Amino acid sequence: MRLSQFPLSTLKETPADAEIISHQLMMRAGMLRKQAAGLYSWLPLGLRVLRKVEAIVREEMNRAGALELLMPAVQPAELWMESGRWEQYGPELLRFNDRHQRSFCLGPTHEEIITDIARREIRSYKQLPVNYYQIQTKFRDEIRPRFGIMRSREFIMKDAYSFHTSQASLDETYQLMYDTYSRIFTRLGLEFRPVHADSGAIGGNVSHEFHVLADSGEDAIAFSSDGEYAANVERAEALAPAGERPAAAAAKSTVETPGQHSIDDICSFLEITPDRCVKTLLVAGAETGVVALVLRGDHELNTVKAEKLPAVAAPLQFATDEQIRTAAGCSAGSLGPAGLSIPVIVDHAAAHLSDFVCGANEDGKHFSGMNWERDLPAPECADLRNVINGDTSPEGKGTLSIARGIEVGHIFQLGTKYSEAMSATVLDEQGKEITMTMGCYGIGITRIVAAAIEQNNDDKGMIWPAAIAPFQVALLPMNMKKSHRVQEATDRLYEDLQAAGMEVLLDDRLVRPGVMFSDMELIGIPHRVVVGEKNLDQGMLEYKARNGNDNQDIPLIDIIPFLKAQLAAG
RNA sequence: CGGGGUAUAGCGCAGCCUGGUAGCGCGCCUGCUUUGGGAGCAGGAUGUCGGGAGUUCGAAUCUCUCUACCCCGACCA
Repeated sequence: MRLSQFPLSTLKETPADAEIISHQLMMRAGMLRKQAAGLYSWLPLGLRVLRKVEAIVREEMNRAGALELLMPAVQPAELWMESGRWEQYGPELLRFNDRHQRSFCLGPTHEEIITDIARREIRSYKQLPVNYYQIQTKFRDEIRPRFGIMRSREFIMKDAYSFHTSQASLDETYQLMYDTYSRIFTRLGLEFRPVHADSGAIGGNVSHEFHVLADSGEDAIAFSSDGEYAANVERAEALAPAGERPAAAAAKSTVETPGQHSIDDICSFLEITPDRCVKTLLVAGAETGVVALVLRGDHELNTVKAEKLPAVAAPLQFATDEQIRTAAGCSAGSLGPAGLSIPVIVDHAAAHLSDFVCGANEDGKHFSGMNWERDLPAPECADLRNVINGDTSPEGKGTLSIARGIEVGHIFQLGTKYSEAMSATVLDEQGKEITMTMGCYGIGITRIVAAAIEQNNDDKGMIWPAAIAPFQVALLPMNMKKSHRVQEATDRLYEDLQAAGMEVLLDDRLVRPGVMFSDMELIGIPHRVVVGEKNLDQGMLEYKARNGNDNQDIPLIDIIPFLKAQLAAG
């Protein structure tokens, strides 16, 4: 591609509303333009990257024997009513009526449609297993779209759905998809980790997420030091502390704590550390009333775990100030587990404390020297908290550390959640009708582009992994206007490199060299060849890798094999 | 959903307090010079100052209202 024929429009200044590096760089490089909140146009430069990501995903899905199809983005409400999700799905599902007042939604995911297709197309066990996929635009009306295409409302997803006659068959495809995803993210040149995940609203049991590791990631992931265990913090199990609870040593006493509300307040006021306190959170109960959840002061409530408790309402709802006053007779800042007439559920770590500090359920007062089974009833325990750095790994060996990740893939075993609700059955070997078992497998195509930039950039701009760079080689002639020799050499090189199968971007814009250098660095072309008069005199070209530091002089006659070797090395 | 903020040229911003009819940098166009790290000089184009209503002789500026966008929060306990 000649840059004079390509609409590159770079910005020196960062648009004010771009917060994370990938969004800033994509805007500055002219890959994206915002149309409205969470809606973006992909300009030609950005689209080249997006298409490469798509192509790799498609290739690997095909290799795994999955079959591509294409489903409508607009979906009839009837199917969603059948699965029950018309009611369950919140305002993220964008609903609307057509001119005949029939209800539709914009598809945030396609379980309903694919299940409808499967139940009509698949009659016999002989047609199974099968794995359908599509690469298609999804819409989720996010409360707060942000970070550019990292969390946009409209985005492109590869979604696959498999159908089986047995759990064993599902296990096999699930494992195949797990391996395929690992191949895909490896080919994309991303540093990633598969982690155990919560299956959330989609449903099902077994589930893994694939995360690209980046500090800007919205998810927290727990890894064990022995390298075996990795899970989203949402679902990473926090083990109960080992051994017996230490014996009570201190006497219970009431301390005046006027104006001290938070754990931090209390700790600096009483000169103790947060792990010597418990905090008590009131949340809505499953049926009525409120439930108290008790955690150590330095721990955070894990809402996913809490929602799964039978006594607790899902989705989790914190008690209002009035509910707190009714249940405990004080404000939130003085809550404690003592003397409550509501269910009290205690995290393992909090239940293991002795001589701790807690709220006295009386404004401005706390208790110190508290002990379970002496000053309080024996605790009803559960795993309520997020794991933290240094926790023992759930497998019992090694400790956990926490990293940030960007979720780019998610695989689920759905079981029969949708096939049962929508009567998707086949006849088995005995001619008996059985409900198909399903799996589903998603990859955020657009998000991958952002994630790749988050992971690969420097102060000059993006540094594309070889597999998804918009162009492979940037060809920069110095002072081409003045020098016929530079122009001729460049033109010939441009033809030769293309004939050798390389994607070359020739900067024939007649701009000053500094502009070329900064633009090519900003858009992250992996390999750069500079054609200059002085070097030509020696029969040389100058080469520099985007991710390297040094210029290298390469003989003109060797440049094609040299570049081929560089490309092959990735 | 709650709180805060912003809206002025394609982009980044000033002007608003104290009302007098809009400016800076980048970008864009023309010409000349320059050409190995975002050039210089000269000339030029581009604005319903987010929409509506009001106050006023006069509104980007003051008041009300609507809309859009951004940020923060949704764990004081």
